[in-house]
Amino acid sequence: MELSIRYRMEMPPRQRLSREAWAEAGLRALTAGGVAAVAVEPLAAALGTTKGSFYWHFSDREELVRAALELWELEQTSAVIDELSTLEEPRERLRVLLTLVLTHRDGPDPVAQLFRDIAHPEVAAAVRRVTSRRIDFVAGELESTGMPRAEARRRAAVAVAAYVGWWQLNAVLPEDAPVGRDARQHAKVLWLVCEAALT
Amino acid sequence: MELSIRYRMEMPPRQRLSREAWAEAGLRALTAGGVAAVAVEPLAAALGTTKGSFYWHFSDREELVRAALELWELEQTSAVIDELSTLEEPRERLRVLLTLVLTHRDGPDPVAQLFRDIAHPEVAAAVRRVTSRRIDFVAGELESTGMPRAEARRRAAVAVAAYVGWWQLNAVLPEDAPVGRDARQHAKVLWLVCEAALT
DNA sequence: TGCTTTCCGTACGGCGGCGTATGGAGCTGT
DNA sequence: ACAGCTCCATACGCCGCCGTACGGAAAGCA
Repeated sequence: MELSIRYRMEMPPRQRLSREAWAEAGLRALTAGGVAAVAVEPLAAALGTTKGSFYWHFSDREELVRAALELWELEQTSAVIDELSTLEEPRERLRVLLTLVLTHRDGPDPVAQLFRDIAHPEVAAAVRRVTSRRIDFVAGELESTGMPRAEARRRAAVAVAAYVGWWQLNAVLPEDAPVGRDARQHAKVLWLVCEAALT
Repeated sequence: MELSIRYRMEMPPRQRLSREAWAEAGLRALTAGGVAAVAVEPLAAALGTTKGSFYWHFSDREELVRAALELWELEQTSAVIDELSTLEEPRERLRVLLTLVLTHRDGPDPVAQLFRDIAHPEVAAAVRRVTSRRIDFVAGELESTGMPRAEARRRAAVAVAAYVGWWQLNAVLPEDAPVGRDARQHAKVLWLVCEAALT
């Protein structure tokens, strides 16, 4: 057994990590670099610890991926709920929502980021749950404005698709697909999908 | 030097591979599994050869990725041109195009597949070129129908975003985001983005 | 102060992929 | 038939990551 480097270097004893700390680090890596970035050894180095810590809290790498996805789903749903809790009117709150999601954001939507690893079964299941709930919500709002059920669901799907694709475009052509303040006019276009009558 | 397994097994002498064969195999892997799937040794195994062949035609793995992307851009542009060569009227051919891209396809659009590796600089550049040309085309068609330049570009961006996102959704929720014959009604919704007047 | 439980550090073996070195096969021309 | 050129097979060394084994530090408790 070699001497501890930390001891020889007189480094302060770092604090011990919880399972949650690992899960949060995994989520950060997941949304930043995809499933491939959820790697034990690089994460350990980033956290200033070693694999020994990780394998105490988790059985294997897949368990960390699952924990990160669960964390993401929790934050994701609560974030959406918070965003909508201030709105009340059925029709106008949908319109505001469409504007909000494009203009009042700093980073890319994690869902759009996760589509890159859609081949991973756990990721696919999580994305499926969150995305279908979004479509359900938009379709429900449209129905409550008097739109027929089937048409409402189709429009909701297109609107969510446009939203997802918007972040993809933003990553590669931010001039054509801006987010934030510059996206106000684009949000109006997106609103057409929900509001305009079919000819 | 060991004896050649092929000789011992009396296998027929396989034919020699060209650089183009490698590039096509790379493109297939790229659109199927992303940049990570463009791996020399697995591809060599799939082609029934070894790395020796690869490194004769290419200097390294990155060169294969570039070759696959170039091949894709060539096929992609010619495919689009072929799709449009049968149409002539400025406004109606845009409408037909929007329907076409959702209904007359069997596999997912490679562009949507490539968005997963948008962090890769070569991929980003290729996707940027193809995507901006698509937006240019749609925006040009809209302008030729009398729509103001800025509004045309915004709508084109939203339409292309919806198209890109559609394939993402299709991968995870094919019920809500169908392609082929079942997408006719959805194509009409997409058409709203181009045609409807802003309120 | 010792003892136990909790947590982490380190070394190790393994695997898969990259790129290199080198020795050929197999065709081509003379 | 022989030389030369094109193309491929095999063996290596390397690196990054996974998961395990095991020992030891820290923290709580007696």
